[in-house]
Amino acid sequence: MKKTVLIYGLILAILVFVLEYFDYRYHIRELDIEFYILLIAVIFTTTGIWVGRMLTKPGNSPTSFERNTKAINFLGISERELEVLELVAEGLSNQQIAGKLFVSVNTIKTHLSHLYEKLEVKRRTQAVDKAKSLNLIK
Amino acid sequence: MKKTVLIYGLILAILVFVLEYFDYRYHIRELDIEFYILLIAVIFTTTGIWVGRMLTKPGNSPTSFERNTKAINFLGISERELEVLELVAEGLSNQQIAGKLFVSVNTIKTHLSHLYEKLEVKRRTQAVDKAKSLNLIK
DNA sequence: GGAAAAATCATACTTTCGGGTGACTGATCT
DNA sequence: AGATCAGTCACCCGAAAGTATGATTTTTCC
Repeated sequence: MKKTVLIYGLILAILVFVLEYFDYRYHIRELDIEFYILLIAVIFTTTGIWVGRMLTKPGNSPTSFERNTKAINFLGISERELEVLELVAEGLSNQQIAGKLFVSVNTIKTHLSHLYEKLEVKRRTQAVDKAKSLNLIK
Repeated sequence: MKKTVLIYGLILAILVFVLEYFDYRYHIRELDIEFYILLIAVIFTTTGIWVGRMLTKPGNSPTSFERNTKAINFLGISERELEVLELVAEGLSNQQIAGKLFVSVNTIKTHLSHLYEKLEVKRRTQAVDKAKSLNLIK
């Protein structure tokens, strides 16, 4: 981010310098000021688009996903349940999830049962689908 | 999109006009050309960021999802298989999918087996996860 | 300090999934 | 005409997922 600002300022400085140089040395600026404006406009629009993409690019910045905590609280979903849900969404089996969280498979099943109730679904795939559409998970 | 270009051109035209007006009427341009360059840069960087966001914003337009047909062909996934995959992603059971497509559950299982091979996964949840990350399905 | 909620685990049972195998049909390509 | 492929279906079997019920332990909150 700091680098972006530096580059940005540098381009600006160079442009000013170049324009002033031509202005005071050859006095050709008057002939085509539209051209310079166009040039500056294009350069900075391009820069702007680039910066804009950097800021909104999905997956590279953590700002692209915001967890819907209101919905989570409203549905009464606990931390642990959410944790399990995320691992389910990654395609892990109950056994694998149990291993990752250092608990038994039965515990995972219990968590999932509660989740299914709260999300009003019957299967893990539905749970994942609904959770994603509600921005409960990414 | 066309509107964006029009607005863009309009802003540019107005700027040129304003600058030329000040130039030939009051000759004040020479005093602070840096200011004008800065002004133009800021305006068009802002415009650029705005345009960039419009172009990359996920979920704002119906065109935001484009099926990755190259990947589908490369993986050798057939129409029917893709159809099944989409229904799996919606959380339907094999039985429900069979009902929707007017075929037997066994047929669905066969399709899924083939899909798992092609996607190199072991479970339906993984298949959905991978298919989405590859933009095979929305 | 006691009630309520969350997290843990277990046992038993049913349903669903997934793997393996084989087979039949129809379309497409050579 | 023969080969290949997509789509269809069946049967079996084991694994995974889900349901129901009950119990114990933490944590949290009033």
